[in-house]
Amino acid sequence: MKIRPPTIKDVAERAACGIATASRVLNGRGPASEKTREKVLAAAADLGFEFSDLGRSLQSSTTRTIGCVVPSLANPVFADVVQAAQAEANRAGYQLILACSDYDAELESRAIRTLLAKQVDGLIVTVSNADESEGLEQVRARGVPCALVYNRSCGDLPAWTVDNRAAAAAVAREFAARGHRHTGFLALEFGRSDRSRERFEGFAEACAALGMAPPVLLEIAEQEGQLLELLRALLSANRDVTGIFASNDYLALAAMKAARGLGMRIPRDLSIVGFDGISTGLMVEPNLATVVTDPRAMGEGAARTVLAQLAGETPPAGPDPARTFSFRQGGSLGPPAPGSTDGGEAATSPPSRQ
Amino acid sequence: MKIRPPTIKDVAERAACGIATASRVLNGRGPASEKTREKVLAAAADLGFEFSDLGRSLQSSTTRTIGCVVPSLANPVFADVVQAAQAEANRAGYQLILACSDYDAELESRAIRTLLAKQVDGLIVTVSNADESEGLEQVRARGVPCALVYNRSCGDLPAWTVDNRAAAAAVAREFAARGHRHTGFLALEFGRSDRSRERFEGFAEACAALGMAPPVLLEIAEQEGQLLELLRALLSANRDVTGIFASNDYLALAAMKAARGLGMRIPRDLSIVGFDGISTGLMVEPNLATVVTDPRAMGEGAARTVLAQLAGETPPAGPDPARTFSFRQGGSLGPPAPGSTDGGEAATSPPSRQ
DNA sequence: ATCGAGAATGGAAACGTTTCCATTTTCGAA
DNA sequence: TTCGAAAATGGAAACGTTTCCATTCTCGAT
Repeated sequence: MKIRPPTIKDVAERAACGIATASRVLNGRGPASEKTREKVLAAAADLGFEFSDLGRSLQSSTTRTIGCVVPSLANPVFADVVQAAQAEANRAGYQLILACSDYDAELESRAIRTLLAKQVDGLIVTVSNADESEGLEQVRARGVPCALVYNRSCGDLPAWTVDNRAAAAAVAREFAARGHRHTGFLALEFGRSDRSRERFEGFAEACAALGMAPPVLLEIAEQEGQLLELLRALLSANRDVTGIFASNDYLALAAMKAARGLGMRIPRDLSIVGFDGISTGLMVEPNLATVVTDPRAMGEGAARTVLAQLAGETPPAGPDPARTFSFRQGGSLGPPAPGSTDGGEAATSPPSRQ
Repeated sequence: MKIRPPTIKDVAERAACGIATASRVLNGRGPASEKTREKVLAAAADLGFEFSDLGRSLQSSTTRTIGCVVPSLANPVFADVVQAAQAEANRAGYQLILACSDYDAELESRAIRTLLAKQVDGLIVTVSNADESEGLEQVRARGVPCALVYNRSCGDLPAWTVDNRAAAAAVAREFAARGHRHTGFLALEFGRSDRSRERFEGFAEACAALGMAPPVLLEIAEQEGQLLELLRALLSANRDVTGIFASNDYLALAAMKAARGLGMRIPRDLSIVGFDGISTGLMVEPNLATVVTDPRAMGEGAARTVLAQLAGETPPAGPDPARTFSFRQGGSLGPPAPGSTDGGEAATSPPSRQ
């Protein structure tokens, strides 16, 4: 029982005036005598008239709608991004159309295409690989305003992201300062996220520069349920690493749990550092040391960039890279235990302890 | 530099045929000679033509779009609901337009109205009070298919939700079985969520039936940063309760942390039970005992219900109330310490510490 | 009373589709 | 060759707006 909602034509008819007049009155622009104004308003009220955005959009070729593509909402980082972007868009009278790509480049492109067909006025997007995204091609071809989030700036597209390499380097320094020499980088679906790759590369570089052993890449392919078992296996197989840098907090927390299950004590037997700064990190004991970022600021900034372009204003500058992250100390990071297999193939003298 | 995308008219012109013919070819329905088919297809390819959903929607008065209103994406429960609903809608060729109400009835209604103006074909909604939502009024007036999520069914609107009262009663039984008699119910923004209210009522009723003292309502108004301090104050002021049932897991975890900060040991000095079953509950030590629910199933079910209505099929039955939750044991729930002030407000001896 | 300026009004086109229907074309059978 | 049926085609209306522009009103000034 779908009701046909009243149109402006119905209103005009009931108010015994032309459509153009009704439109002017209802929109509050253009001249109209007091008498007709009242008639129109009354008619609209009687009918419970509401404009249909469809006709409007068609005529103005503007939908007041922004498309948003993120990998997943299960990661609180992206949930925050979306929520912030949504709020900001709303404030400017825009709605957000959401699509989740599930970290799949194919779905990503399809989503972008669909959004474009829906005539979104702008786009806010996180892609798995900004440099070779077929979807972004189309966006450029159409000249639709678009901002990247958590992707490095790519071509002419503005980007709101953290400086992954610098942040990873900071983590390396924290490890080094405490005397760690053998570390691991823990990633889920490594291949599917250039964020992960950047963090690993930045970390590896810094480790080298700091005279540490190259970090071993601990990669987990799928997360089907047995994440913990996989982690346990990984940890058991790499007893010589004294510190683990996880590519996100969730993974870091899981690693903490797995390590505990193995009877390891944190940070004595294993130090763990995360990435993102989600609030859960503060709920566990010991607190998770991590790189804290500000997803809301990213989402909001991206939205503002797009909205400014739509309004013909000059968009805000992207974030200051150095301010996009900060390191948060936490009990999960400490010096390795004296007895740990620190010596490895290189270092001979144990690093000094406080 | 917004490009005017090519329209079907451009294609027709280039293919030297009528618009109607081009439409038929491009849509693959209706007769067309092989020759023209080729010409049209070639023209479309040359121009990079893509249909605009706008004209289509106007003409079919269908947008293949579903509106979705949830309180917030910061709560993983709703993030899951949205993600699942989005996936299901996508599968059927629908897009999701998202709005967050921030637990505010006013915003809620506004969002619904906007979505309706955008001519969404259906709605998936979580409201703060289903019985007196002005927005839902409008929905009914317009006859737009709509499903409620995490709200009790209201009037004719189908709902996908957990049986809050039954679940709360189960929690009460768990407390009772371990000898707790004085419990508290912890809620954030109690007034803004009928979910919270239902849980409290179900809990209180069951406590009474089990011969326990009426649970004290521990309410927190705002969460501006100092959530932990507020919790600490609340806990300190209610030393006689031996068990706390939190209206959601996040709150429960925060309470665990606050209690630890107060030197209390869990579950010896205080047992804590949450609600929702978010995965973080398994990352902390001890694990959080909680009512686990299935937000994805709810979101997916709601989407299916709406989609079925749109397709003219008979919608699936709602969830079986008894299956909407299950209790998960966890280390955060245990018997109260023997020395605890079980006897009532009069207790004189300080809680024993190890 | 007449005129003209400015206000008020409504018809119609345009936005991009789909679809009805009338017209034209094609082609096989007589 | 002619006829008729079926296939192919394109004009036009409709969907709900906004807006241009031409027309009609209203009034004050002459």
